[in-house]
Amino acid sequence: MEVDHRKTTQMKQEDNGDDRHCKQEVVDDKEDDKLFELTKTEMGEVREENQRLRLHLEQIMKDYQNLQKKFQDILHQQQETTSSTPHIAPTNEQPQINDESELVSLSLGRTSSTELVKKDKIRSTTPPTKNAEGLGLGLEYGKFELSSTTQAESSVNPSPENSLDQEAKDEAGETWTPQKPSTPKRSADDQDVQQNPAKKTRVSVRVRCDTPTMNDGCQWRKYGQKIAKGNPCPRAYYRCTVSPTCPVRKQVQRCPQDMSILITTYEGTHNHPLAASATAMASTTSAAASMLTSGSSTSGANSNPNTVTTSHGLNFYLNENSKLQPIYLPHSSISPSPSCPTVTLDLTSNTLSTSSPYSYRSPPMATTFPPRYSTTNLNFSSLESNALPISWSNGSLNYGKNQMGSLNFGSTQAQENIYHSYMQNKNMMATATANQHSLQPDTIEAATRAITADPNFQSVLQAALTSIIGGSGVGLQGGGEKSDQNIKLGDIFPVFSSFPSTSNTNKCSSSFFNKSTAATLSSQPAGSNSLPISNSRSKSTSPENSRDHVV
DNA sequence: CGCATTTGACCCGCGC
DNA sequence: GCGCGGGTCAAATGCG
Repeated sequence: MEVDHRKTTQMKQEDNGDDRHCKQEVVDDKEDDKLFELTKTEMGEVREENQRLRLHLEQIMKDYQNLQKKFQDILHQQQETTSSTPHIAPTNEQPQINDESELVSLSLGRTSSTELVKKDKIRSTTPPTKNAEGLGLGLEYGKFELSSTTQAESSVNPSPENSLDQEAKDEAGETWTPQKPSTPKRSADDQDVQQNPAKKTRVSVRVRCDTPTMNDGCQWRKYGQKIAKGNPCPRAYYRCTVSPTCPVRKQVQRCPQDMSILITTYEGTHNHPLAASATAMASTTSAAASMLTSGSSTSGANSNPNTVTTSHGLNFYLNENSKLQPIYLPHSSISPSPSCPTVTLDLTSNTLSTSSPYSYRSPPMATTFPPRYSTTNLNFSSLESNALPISWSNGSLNYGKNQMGSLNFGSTQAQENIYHSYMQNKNMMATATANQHSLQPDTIEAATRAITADPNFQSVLQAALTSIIGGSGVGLQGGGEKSDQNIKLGDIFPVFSSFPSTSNTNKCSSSFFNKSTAATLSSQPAGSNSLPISNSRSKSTSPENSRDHVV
């Protein structure tokens, strides 16, 4: 600008004798002056902004240090108070959470000094050790693995391999991608093989959606379309285009019974950072996949080979996609590969207690065919019926009466994910007690314990937290401070807002998420909520359903 | 013109 | 071995 200015002046001097030139130059000079002033002003504004940002950063760093201090204090206190508690579960087993004295603590195992991290403990099972952090729930960011049982175990097991030390080595720290802690990062294909040597776990999401595709925040490119047998609606194949090497694929298909329902099946694990919006869905689905593969073991005592019993006696049924289990169930529209374990997140608004025509309903189990792979439904339907045990509106997550601290989420995304986690477990409980209409207080408490102790829930919770830290970079702010970030629901689950993707410029709505936004929840102890829960018998909620299950 | 989508061909696994 | 069906590829096409 200054150069131009001088140039103009120089030219002005040179053309001194020429009147026309002179007039023209005067005009140019004035314009240049204006531009110069404008730029000057802009520079000043930028400087101010810069200073503001700097101050903000300093504030964040201060907060972070304070949090770290607090966390250390809590750790210290817990070490003193629980020093007599027996040591943690062996690393290769699911955490055994047996009685109500057991506590769940959350270790958001991110050690980066530049990230705002809150490692907080709500309740602690064991004295916090350096590696294990005394967790039943190892929320190590970047450790979450989608589809293998070993992953699932590791995700809830604070084995030394999963510890912070290992995490520090994990280069995936900037992605939500589940990485096997013990293995270095591989190529996408290798990773898939590594994750599940047999088959990949799939997560199917059922959402009421009028648009061709569901907005999950990720970028997809359509690479194929087929008319699948038994379904007049074509199935579209998409692959993730955020990273050229990303192995994640999804299939989108309409439910033939109800065209308003869109069934999206995700397969694979992103190997790149995700936007916050995409992280939420990715984490939710991966958590669902984790629920399928983790924490549950086929009950040997159960006469039903399809019954799976969790570590605390919760039963749910698996729907094997075997030969004897037709892929095209009466109410299924998308046909998971027969050999792929599939978990279904039912986000349709139908109530759970009634026989939702959109939930997979399987014929009565008459087969003795051992379930090779399962299809598990996670039904989010009837969430309006019960109060939530965790505070959702104000962001503090309180577990039980003996909580050691509260986990304060400054991020709505966190709330959403935890909410999903809760809903998954809630519905699992609800399913387990389909015929139980009156609730005993001790039952509620037991159920609450079961929820919080459930490794599945923990893994889901882990995924949720992973998404907070990994995806958006939104830290957990302590001390009740609110994050500056005002994340709208649509930002978190763009499924329900406009879609930024190039290929999926569609909108989608779900009553489920509308309800979830509307849910204003008071902070109450887990034991005080009214969940239709029993921790013992498992019965289907639907009179007509039997084999398949809504978790 | 570049990119995304479409669509027929092809590959592969599985069952008979 | 053959056929079927799911999944993927890649050339053709469409669109901004």
